[in-house]
Amino acid sequence: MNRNTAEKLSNAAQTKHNKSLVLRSVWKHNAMSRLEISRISGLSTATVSRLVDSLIQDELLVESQPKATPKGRPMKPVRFNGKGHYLIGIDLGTTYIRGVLTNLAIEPIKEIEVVTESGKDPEYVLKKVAQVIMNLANTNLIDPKKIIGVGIAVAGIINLNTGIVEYSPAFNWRNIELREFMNSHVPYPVYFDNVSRAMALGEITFGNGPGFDDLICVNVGYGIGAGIVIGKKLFYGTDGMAGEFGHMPVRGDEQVFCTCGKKNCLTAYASGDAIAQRAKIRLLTHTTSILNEIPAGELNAKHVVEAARQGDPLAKEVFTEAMGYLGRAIAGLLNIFNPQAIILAGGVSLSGNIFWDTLKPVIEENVFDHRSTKYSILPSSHPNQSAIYGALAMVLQEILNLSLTIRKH
Amino acid sequence: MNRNTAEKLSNAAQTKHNKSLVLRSVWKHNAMSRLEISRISGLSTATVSRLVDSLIQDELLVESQPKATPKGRPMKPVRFNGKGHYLIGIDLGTTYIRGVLTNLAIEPIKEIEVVTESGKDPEYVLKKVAQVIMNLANTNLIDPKKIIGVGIAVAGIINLNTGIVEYSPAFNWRNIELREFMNSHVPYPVYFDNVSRAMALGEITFGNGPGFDDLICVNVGYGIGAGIVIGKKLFYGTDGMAGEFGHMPVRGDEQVFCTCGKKNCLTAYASGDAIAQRAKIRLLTHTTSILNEIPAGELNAKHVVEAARQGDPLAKEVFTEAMGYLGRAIAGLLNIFNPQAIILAGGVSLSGNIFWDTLKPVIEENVFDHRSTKYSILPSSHPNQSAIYGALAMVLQEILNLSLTIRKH
DNA sequence: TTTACTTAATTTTATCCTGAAATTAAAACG
DNA sequence: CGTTTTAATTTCAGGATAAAATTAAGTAAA
Repeated sequence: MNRNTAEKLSNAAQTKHNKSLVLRSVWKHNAMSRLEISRISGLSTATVSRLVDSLIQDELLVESQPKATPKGRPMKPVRFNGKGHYLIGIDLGTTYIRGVLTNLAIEPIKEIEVVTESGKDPEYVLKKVAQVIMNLANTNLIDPKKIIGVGIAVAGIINLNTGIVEYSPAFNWRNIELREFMNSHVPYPVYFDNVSRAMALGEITFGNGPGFDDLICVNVGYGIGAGIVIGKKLFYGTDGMAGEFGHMPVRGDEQVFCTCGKKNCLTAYASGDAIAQRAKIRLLTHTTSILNEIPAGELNAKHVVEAARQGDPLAKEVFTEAMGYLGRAIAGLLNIFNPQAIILAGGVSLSGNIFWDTLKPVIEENVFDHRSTKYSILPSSHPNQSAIYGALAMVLQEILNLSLTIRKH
Repeated sequence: MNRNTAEKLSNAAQTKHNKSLVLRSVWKHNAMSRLEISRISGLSTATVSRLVDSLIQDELLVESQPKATPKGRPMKPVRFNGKGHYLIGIDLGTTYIRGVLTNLAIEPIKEIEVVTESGKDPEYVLKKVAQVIMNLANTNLIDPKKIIGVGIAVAGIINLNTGIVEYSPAFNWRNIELREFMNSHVPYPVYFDNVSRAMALGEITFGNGPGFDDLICVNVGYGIGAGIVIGKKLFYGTDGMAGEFGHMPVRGDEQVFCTCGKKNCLTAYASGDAIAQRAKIRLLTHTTSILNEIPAGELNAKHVVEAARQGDPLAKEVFTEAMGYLGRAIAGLLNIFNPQAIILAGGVSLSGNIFWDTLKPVIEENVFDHRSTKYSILPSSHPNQSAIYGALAMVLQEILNLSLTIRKH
């Protein structure tokens, strides 16, 4: 799975690597001169000149207006070509399918949002996704032939070797052949991945943090998942199943069954769904809570959070308990991975101060804090849009790696 | 920390990479012809010939006797040069300091074992280590100038940036400047690392498994630690603190304080020390256990395991509880990392069947087992010698990376 | 205005690397 | 003794990078 197998290095591979290095420098620093690229990458100015020329040929970079320097010849900055190629990102969520068409500078050109109707059969939903993609592509704002890839973030367990969504509790899908479907319905290269991993990739690609190398993005929504980035690269594990953070066992005594069939998974205690379910159970015996005003069928985590914010004791207790389980589990992640940052994304993480004020102390209490460890706990850089930025990041990473074939028009 | 920073690729770097590739092929497959190396590495025969020549020049490889093939010209196999260079591995344990001098084929040439006297001050212990190293080096079996590096596996938290042992509960050390000491007392390049990480490195370097890419070595001894290998490389985390598995919080209610000051760390429930301590506490109120025959001051985990094996209910309960905590924590590791294998090493892991029979079912019950996940749970390939093989692996990896300067004699 | 200076980018040149093909080497076999 | 087969080397062409020299395009001072 995405293995770092030692590969021979030919001259061509060497150039590709160095070209990618140039591209990443420009991505990171925006417009910059060839000389600056040379200094940052360590490559000679001659090499940078040649590689930049080639990247301009490929329409990945363009020269901007010459920019005066304090002294000497003005630089000719290069930046990403906003008109050369385009990409599409899709957030396939249970309630909405969101799609965006952007240029290489990730400036949105067209956006679409439709309801998912996740109750209908998988084929119906996937067709809808394909329609969104084709709808985004077919616009007179751009030349559709210049679209070089589509990224899709999906809630569920995905086998990237086979391209199959093996299981998605959110959609109630099993063994959906996503890659095959998309390849036969969409005329562009399609990349997809689990939404938590996509979010993590989005954070290192677009996050405004100081360029983390190792980070973990914990997605606390209806369920709980994690995307792990190691050395600026997504970590998949042997079978592409790394990050099943939501199914960590969190206590020894047998209490709660998780949807996965196991006992005492974190998800069963701290996910959005769990928060709602656990509140419902307590409401049966506690009639004083303001949550009793909400019909049991409609009660969700947002209601609980809101009630807790208003000081409802039952809601507070449920939420605090959930954050206790989550915080200890995150502390465990920090101990094991020692990442630079934990990013918290997903619906529950958008609950505002009450979320951070309840969770952070638990983490700090339980982390193995040593004098040389430093870590940040941060919100997502694009709240509410983590998934779609993650989807875009999948495609952009392929571009930065130069692993996408660039068609000449 | 050991970051995979994108670096420019010069012709020289290209050659170094390919040379390392050749070296690793030979390491993995033992004696092999240039043609076989070419096929495995993907490099052309011409390139392999040239690189092999250079590696023979460096005395890293030698040609063996030509070996007849079914038809055609006999091959001239190349293998690691048993007389070109030597390395030293040190296991710095709390009871013994073990050292071994080997050749490049990791064939032992000289071995030493002395008691550590860990009660004495750090300087005394470190001097003893230096003495062991110099004693191993100064033998008429080899030319000491041909020693290219020393690896040391230490129980404790080590900052590899500064070369300081920040904290070692086993030795009761704080802020010991290990690198500085060794550099001024030993005339060879010295590498050191935490013992759990060293063990993990030893497993991928010398383990007889099928060449794992991603594995975790859990070291269950007096304390608990983990070494994480991702993509055949040790994972250090941002501050070099990855793998603090022993200090994962394992339950929410406040019960047991760990030596680290936190509450409810795994170590406080499942380490060798914890097993002994928890047995002692119960013995105060249960007088029927056969463990009462052992003076409280001498009681250790081995006694508890032995009593459990003999059917003593108290010992069994204590041990089963410990394995319950350990098993659930390991299941969590499997969920998050999805590695090919978990290797169990360290004293407690050498307890025989009772260890495996108690632990494995807990892991299996708690792991998020999906149809596409496969994992192995294995004992250390070199029981009782994991640490020293890990120490040797540190040096060997440097050789395989060609990052050690090879002196010409 | 003109000359010196400074910084940016390109061109030239030398060196180095790899791969493909041709060649040489060393056996087995009829 | 030549043919066949496999192993290893040599030759040679095609690229790649770095260092140095050169050109480009400004500013500042005389």
